[in-house]
Amino acid sequence: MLNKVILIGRLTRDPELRYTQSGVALATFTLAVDRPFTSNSGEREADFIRVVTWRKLAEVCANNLGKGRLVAVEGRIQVRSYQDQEGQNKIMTEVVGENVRFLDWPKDGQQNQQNQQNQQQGPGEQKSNDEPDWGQQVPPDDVPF
Amino acid sequence: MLNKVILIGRLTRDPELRYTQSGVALATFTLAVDRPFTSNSGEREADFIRVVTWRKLAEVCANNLGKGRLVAVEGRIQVRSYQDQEGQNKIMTEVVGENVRFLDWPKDGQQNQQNQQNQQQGPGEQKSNDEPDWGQQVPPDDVPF
Amino acid sequence: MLNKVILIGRLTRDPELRYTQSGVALATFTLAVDRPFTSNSGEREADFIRVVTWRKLAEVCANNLGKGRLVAVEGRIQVRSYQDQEGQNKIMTEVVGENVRFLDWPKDGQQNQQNQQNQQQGPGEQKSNDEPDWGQQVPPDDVPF
Amino acid sequence: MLNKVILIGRLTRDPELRYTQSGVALATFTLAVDRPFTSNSGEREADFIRVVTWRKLAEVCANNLGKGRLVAVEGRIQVRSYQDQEGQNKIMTEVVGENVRFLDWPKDGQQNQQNQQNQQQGPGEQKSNDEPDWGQQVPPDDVPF
DNA sequence: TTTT
DNA sequence: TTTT
Repeated sequence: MLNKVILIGRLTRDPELRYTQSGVALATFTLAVDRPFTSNSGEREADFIRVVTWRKLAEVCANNLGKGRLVAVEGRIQVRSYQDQEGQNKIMTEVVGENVRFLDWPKDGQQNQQNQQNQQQGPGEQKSNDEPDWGQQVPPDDVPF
Repeated sequence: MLNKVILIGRLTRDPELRYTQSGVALATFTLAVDRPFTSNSGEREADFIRVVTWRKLAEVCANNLGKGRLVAVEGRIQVRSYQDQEGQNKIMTEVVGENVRFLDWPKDGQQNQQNQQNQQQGPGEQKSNDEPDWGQQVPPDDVPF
Repeated sequence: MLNKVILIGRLTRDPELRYTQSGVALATFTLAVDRPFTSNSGEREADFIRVVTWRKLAEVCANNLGKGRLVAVEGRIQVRSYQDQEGQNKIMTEVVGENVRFLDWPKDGQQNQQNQQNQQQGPGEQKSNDEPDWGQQVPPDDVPF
Repeated sequence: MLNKVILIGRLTRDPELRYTQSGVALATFTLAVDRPFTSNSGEREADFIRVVTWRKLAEVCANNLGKGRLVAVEGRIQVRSYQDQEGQNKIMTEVVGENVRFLDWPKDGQQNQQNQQNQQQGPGEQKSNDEPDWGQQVPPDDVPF
């Protein structure tokens, strides 16, 4: 009945922009969210959380964000089952971002590079890694973007 | 840097109470969180989200909650990698519950049944499904329960 | 840049339904939100937090909620300055509810009473207590209801 | 039963560090939280929200934050009644910050200035503006700092 | 795998 | 697989 997530973290890589078969844009990226107290070990610990945004927001993210950028994401947890490339049933948990705030600014030169790279990716292309087939995904209709 | 989740939903089953090898209690359960607008299809849609609680809160959950109960959970998203029983690397995403509010009351008789069942489960027992080995898990030290 | 509130509590009274001069509906009510640990004193402690909802959501609240009902409210904090009836500048802080979930069901008879009372209040009426003049208020245009 | 606030915004002034009569530290500051869409007017709109932190966190805030700094605050809404200097009953609404994240870095020179100013303020001092008498306040005992 |  |  209520499903609310707020994350602040840094992108581990540039976002990936894709399109469903019906032409709806979606962007995916992973946030590294540092945990508060990592007192016992000396190491830095973080959760790596997948985020997906849709439509206009997807394009804004793809064209303006890049690796290392600090953002706040408001959204909800989504659990999806899908079949991987060997036909195995798998479960994917991710955050559907409904609102993304940019909390820092790109370093010099980073921005343009960003734009180019993402604009080269056309509708229908699909990376061949172990992911749900986004082309088949049906976008949420309750996200007002 | 910030990782905050708030869920309201119903337990799909009774919680399971376990113990790590060092004797720390943990309870796991799944919440069915209904999505707001399921307008297009006639079906009821929900996300099924795993929750884990630790220590005293785990015992309170195991002893007081059961299938169908309505709760609010405040916590954070945790992403863990583990090896399943065939030695495959897998990823498990779940919500670490730091605060659980009971929003309704048990139906008649449900309560006691609940208690008994959970008290029969002793430390060290492990269900043989495809889950991380909780006995090996190290409990979070930043959860004040 | 981010302003997010989630409350779970009970209505202290029936909601009040009003209209701005331009005819937009708004409902106001106060939530009693019990504090978690009131260990030191024996008394029950709560925060009493004003909530305002707009448009369709205002009508849904006014027609379905009543004193004592348990709800979850998602929204944002709004701080407004206004002049009271003696012309003094005052500040009002309240939560603008963007999403309201009903967490229990009305007791017998409570529901209809509710409906009648709220439907008797027509547009333009104003209670003469120490409140901002809602007739003058401009509704938020970023709330999608 | 649940009272959760997450804010991201900038301090409008340096924090003020005070002490209750029993010697407990508290810091107060105001956050300017920009609203998302200010489309209709050309002006920049924000909510100005008071935050109070206690104990160790109060000192960390006072010693490290200053005007203009960007922070994320997690906390809860608190509504208090108090008497102003003319003996009038008033209500103060503010956010009790339980967790504060610094999202940017101080500009050159800003930091030290900050430190000095706050260290000059001793226990028991009280600004004579229209505020609740913090010396009389009893600190929350459910905040683990 | 799933709750009301 | 990972960010500063």
